[in-house]
Amino acid sequence: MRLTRFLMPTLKEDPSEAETISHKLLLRGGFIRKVASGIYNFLPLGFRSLKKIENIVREEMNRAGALEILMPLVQPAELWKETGRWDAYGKELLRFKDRKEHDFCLGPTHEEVVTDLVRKEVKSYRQLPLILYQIAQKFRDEIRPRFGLLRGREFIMKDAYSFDADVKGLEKSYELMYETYERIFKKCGLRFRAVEAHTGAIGGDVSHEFMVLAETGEDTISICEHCGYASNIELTPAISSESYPVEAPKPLEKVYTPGVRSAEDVAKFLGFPLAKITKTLIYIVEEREPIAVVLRGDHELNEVKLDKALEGRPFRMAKEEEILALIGAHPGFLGPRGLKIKIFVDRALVNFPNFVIGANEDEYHYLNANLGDTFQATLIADLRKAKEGDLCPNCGKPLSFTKGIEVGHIFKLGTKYSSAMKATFLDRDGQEKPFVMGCYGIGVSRLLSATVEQNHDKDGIIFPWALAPFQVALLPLNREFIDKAEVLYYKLNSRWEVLLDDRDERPGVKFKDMDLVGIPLQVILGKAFQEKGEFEIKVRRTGERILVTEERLEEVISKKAEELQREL
RNA sequence: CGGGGUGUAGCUCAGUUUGGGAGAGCACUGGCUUCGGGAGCCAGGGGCCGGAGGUUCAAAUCCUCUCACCCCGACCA
Repeated sequence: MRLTRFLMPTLKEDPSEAETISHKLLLRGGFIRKVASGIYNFLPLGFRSLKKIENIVREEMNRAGALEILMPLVQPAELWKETGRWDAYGKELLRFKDRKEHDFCLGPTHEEVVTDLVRKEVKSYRQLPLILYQIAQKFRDEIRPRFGLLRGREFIMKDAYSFDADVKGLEKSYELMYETYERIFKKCGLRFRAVEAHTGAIGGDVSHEFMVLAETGEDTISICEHCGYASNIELTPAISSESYPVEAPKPLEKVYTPGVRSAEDVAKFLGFPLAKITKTLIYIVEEREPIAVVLRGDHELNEVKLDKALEGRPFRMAKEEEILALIGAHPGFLGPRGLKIKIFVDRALVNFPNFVIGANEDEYHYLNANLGDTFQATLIADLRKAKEGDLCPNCGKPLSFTKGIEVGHIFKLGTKYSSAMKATFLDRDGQEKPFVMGCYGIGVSRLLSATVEQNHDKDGIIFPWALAPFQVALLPLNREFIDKAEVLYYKLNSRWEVLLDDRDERPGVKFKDMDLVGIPLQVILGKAFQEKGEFEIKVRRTGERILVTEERLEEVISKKAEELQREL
């Protein structure tokens, strides 16, 4: 491609709309432009990288025997009503009506549509296992789209769905996809980690997320360096390394604690460590039943764990007015003693001697509360977030925590959708059975951002070879060298994807632009060419510069290309 | 949804406090010089100052309403 015939509108300054590195660099490099909040154009450069990712995904999915299809973005409400998700899916599901007043939505995911397809077209166990996938647009009306492609509303996703005759088959399909995902992310040249994860709105019981390790990640993952255990913190069991001293229960004592609201305030006021204070949170379950959740002051509630404890019944935090009406005290002075509602207690309070609770009366707390004595728990469970210092649930060694960007997620769905939608086949034994399903997603456009988050320096993007929009940039630094560069361009372009910077620009401009957009190899016609007829090859990632004669040029390029591919 | 912020040229922004000429740098067009890390000079083109309404002799600037975008939060007891 000749740059004068290409559209690569680079920017010298960071656009004011961008905050994160990948967002800034993708805008500055002319890869993407915003159309509306969370909705983007892909310009030629961005489109090329996106297609690279898609092709890697496609190649590996096909290799695993999955079949590519294409499903619609617009989906009828009827299908979503069959599974109950028309009501259960939150506002992220963009619903609308057509001219006949029929309900539709933009597909945030395609379980319903694919299950409908398969129940109509697949009737026999002989046709199983079956894995269907597509690479297509999705729309999720996110509360807060942010960071450019990292959390967009419209985005490109690869979603795959497996259909098996039984759980054993699902295990195999799941394992196959797990391995396929590892191959895909490895091929993309990313540092990533597979972790155990929460299943969320998709459902099912087992799932793994594939996390690209990067500081800007929205997820926290816990990792055990010792045994290899890794999970999303939402799922990590909280196993404390502390043990409580044996201490006789002391008599309950009411104390005046004026104006202290947070657990921190209480601790400071009483001169106790934060860990000695407890906090009592009030939640409303299914919009009617209030419950209390009691945690240590230095612990945080993990709502995914609460969700599990509530067996999936929807809940939300109580509003201040509701708390006042129910208990007669303001938040900050709440405690489990004397409450007439269900009390969920985090297991860290077991054997925890003589702690502080709110008195359910403004400006008062109790000292020396003890679980089972001062109050009774309806349920004792692991409800808190794991934190620094906690131990691996697998081997007992300390966990470490790191940030990640979720680029892939695989689920064992079981028969959740096939049962709801009566998607069945005839098994070998003549019995009609629901398909046993799995689903497997990759955020293709997010992967582009994640790549940039992980591969950049002060000058711009450093693309892994496999994802670079072009592999070689050809830079004639002087007008007189352009003819020579044209000849070279024809030659190199037959082996690599070459971008010829044939603009009448000064050298500095060309260097800056090519560094910014992250093309892995630059072939420069400059001083050395003028003086000795030699070409300079610059490796974007390492900054290494090599002078070569024309005879050796292609040989050295392919050697460097190989090195770059191997590294990753 | 709550809180904060921003909308002025393609981009980054000044001007708004205290009402009166729509500006700068970069980008773009033409010319000359320059040519290994975002050049210099000269001459140009480009604006519904986010939108609507109001106050005023006069509004980018003051008032009201609205729209869009960005950031933080939605675990606070």
